[in-house]
Amino acid sequence: MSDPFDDFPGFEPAAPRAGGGIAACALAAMHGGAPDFLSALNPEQRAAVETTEGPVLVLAGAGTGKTRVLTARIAHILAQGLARPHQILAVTFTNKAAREMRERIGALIGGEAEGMAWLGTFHAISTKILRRHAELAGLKSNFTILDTDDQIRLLKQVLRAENIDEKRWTARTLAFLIDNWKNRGLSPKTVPAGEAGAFANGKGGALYALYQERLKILNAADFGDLLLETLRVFRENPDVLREYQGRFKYLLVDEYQDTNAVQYLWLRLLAQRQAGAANEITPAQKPNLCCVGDDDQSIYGWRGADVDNILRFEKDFPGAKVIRLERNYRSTGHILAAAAHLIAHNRDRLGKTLFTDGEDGEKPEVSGVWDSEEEARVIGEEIEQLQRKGHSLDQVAILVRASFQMREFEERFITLGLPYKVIGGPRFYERLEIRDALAYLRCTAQPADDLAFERIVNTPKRGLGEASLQIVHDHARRQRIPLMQAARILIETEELKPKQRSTFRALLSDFDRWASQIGQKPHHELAEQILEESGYTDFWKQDKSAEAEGRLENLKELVRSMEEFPDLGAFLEHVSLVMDADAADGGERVSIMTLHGAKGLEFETVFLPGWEEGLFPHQRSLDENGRAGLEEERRLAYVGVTRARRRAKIYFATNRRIHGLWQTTTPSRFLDDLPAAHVQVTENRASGSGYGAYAQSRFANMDAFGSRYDTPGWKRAQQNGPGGRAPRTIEGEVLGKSSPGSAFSPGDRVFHLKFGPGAVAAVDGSKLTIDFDKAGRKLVLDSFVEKKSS
DNA sequence: TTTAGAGGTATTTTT
DNA sequence: TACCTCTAAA
Repeated sequence: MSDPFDDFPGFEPAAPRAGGGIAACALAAMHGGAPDFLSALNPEQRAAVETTEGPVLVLAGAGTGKTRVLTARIAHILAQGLARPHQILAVTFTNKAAREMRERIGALIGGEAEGMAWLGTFHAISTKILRRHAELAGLKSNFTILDTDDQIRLLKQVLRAENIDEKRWTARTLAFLIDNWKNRGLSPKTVPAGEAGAFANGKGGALYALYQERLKILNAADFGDLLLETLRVFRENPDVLREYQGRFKYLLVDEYQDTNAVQYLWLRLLAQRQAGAANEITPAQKPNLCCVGDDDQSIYGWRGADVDNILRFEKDFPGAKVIRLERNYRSTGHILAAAAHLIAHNRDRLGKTLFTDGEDGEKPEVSGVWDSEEEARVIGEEIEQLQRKGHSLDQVAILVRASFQMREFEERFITLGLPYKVIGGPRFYERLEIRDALAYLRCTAQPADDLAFERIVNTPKRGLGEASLQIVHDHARRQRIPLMQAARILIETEELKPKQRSTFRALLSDFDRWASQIGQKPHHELAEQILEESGYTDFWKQDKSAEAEGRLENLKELVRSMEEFPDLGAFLEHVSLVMDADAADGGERVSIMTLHGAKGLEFETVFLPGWEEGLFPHQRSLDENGRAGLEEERRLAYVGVTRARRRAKIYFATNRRIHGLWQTTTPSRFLDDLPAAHVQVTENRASGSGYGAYAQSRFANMDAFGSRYDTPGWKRAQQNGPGGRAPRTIEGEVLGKSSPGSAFSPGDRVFHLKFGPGAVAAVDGSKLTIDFDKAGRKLVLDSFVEKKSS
């Protein structure tokens, strides 16, 4: 967010300013000639832009000009004088999307886009609202926003205080649970009893409540709170809600298929414009709500996104207009046909069929390779060939299902000298050194920030270990004061050892000195000084490991990036919401990223490796979510294929190393979902074992889900593995030896390297519940146990 | 307080 | 296999 601290613009519409882009556009409209941004649209897009009143759902297929519609719609609303910039609420999921939208609106209508104070992510907008009304949520308006790391540290404290065995019940698991509840709009009070009891023998709900209490004491909110607490403020304070309902004349939501329950509720409340007391939308008060999305590209279900939100839109908002954008401007005919055929296998969808007037182009190509190493080699060769033909590497991407697949490509490309970039690697602000540096800044600017203080109190090592910190902790807890304040008191007593006492004293006086300079000298210079004087820079300078240099470089980059912000506070706000920094990149590079990361992007040529059962669709998705999981995986495949403009190349390997073990794999069932007429199957020399004929595989005529992944081949692939490393021989041996269908079944006697002998109690895919003779009941993977013939 | 080794685990990721 | 986290010993 670019303007976290700006003031609320007044409610009264500002007088139109002369000379701006708006006036010019409006003028053009009046004279009959539509402004450029309208005339460039096709009829459906234009309808989506011009249907400004009432609820509208725009189902925008991949590559149909979704962003163009959204931005044109906003430009249109402004140009028509239907609303002022600050009366439009435009919500996105990522900062990147928000930034892009702002830029594109700016390009259409000029500087007026600057006035769009309410264009941002759900989280950024919620933060803005929550800061305004913090006291209604039990916070102060300068509350800190905790990231996942802080959150887990805090949860650990809660668990420890409650004497809960952290091995059995990890903070991570609890964080996951709480996040889940928050995503669904549940407060500690409203968590269903059954679920609350699922953690730590029934303490889940209580722990959630305790955690929330701790957050309030710390004057902090986690990401989930930003939405949930705002929702609470709205619900408990009708006057506040009404204020915002009245303010937003037009609401727009991007990627609506990705909304979760809280976001939906949040939106729904805001959309009920001055509705009466009841939760009803009377016809006269239909909200001017425009949601844009694509149910076929919903790939974040595991994160709480609820496809139902988009599937239900017409019921939720009676009288809604649904506009389908199906004309694709991105891909050639064969690619589109392949993608359409693939996604048609999903049941839960609203149904769209993309088409293009363009040429058919090249058919997507499917090739089998022996293993992942060959996969990387073949793809590397293909890319070099493209390069020789003059294709830009910027237009080439490799989209993988899981990030471990990236490594093989990186290694191959390094030996080839092929420039590449990995997108979606570790984020700038999540790096260790950056988080440490930020903790120093947070402590300086917000002395009550306990989590930041804890983080750096002994970084670099200064002899303030767990023992002395515990003393400070105890005191802080007893007095209900922040850690730093507690330390301040304790250094005047005998409770700490003399050495630690003087170290604390020195550290605190450092912070005092730095704090006194806030506002006195430019904040980026202050930051540099803090890092220098605290010994943090030296700490890395002395580190001789390979990364140290890069880390110092990152610290410099951090200081540099601070210059763009007006003050320290603004910078910290930016960081907590935008865990993202633009990396400048020079030169053309092949992009390597996950399928998830590729959503919204497009490339001339797309390589899609790893289309094998177990990896894609991912076994875990299948195990945990059954058909819904499979359909989400298929949507992911659809997203992958539709990223390609001209060339899509799909690969499956016969052997893949998973967790260090070689496994024989089965080609992905998604290959069977591709239409033969639009796909080119390449018989690769390496796929010798006849997998090239997958098109007529046993899956082809099966319609019942469920029977598909317990076929003999699949089971064999699952069992394969222990006992060797040379893939080629393993393949022969295992295929020869193992009798098909020899999966574990309840009652089998087994032997586990660590737990010893036991009996299988239950089988769940590759997961076995085993009653061990000595170690008791455990859940283990079948690849870790050996079957004993009894 | 630090560090070496054991143990456990193993998608996807934004805010 | 490979990584990360936590525990036990110096």
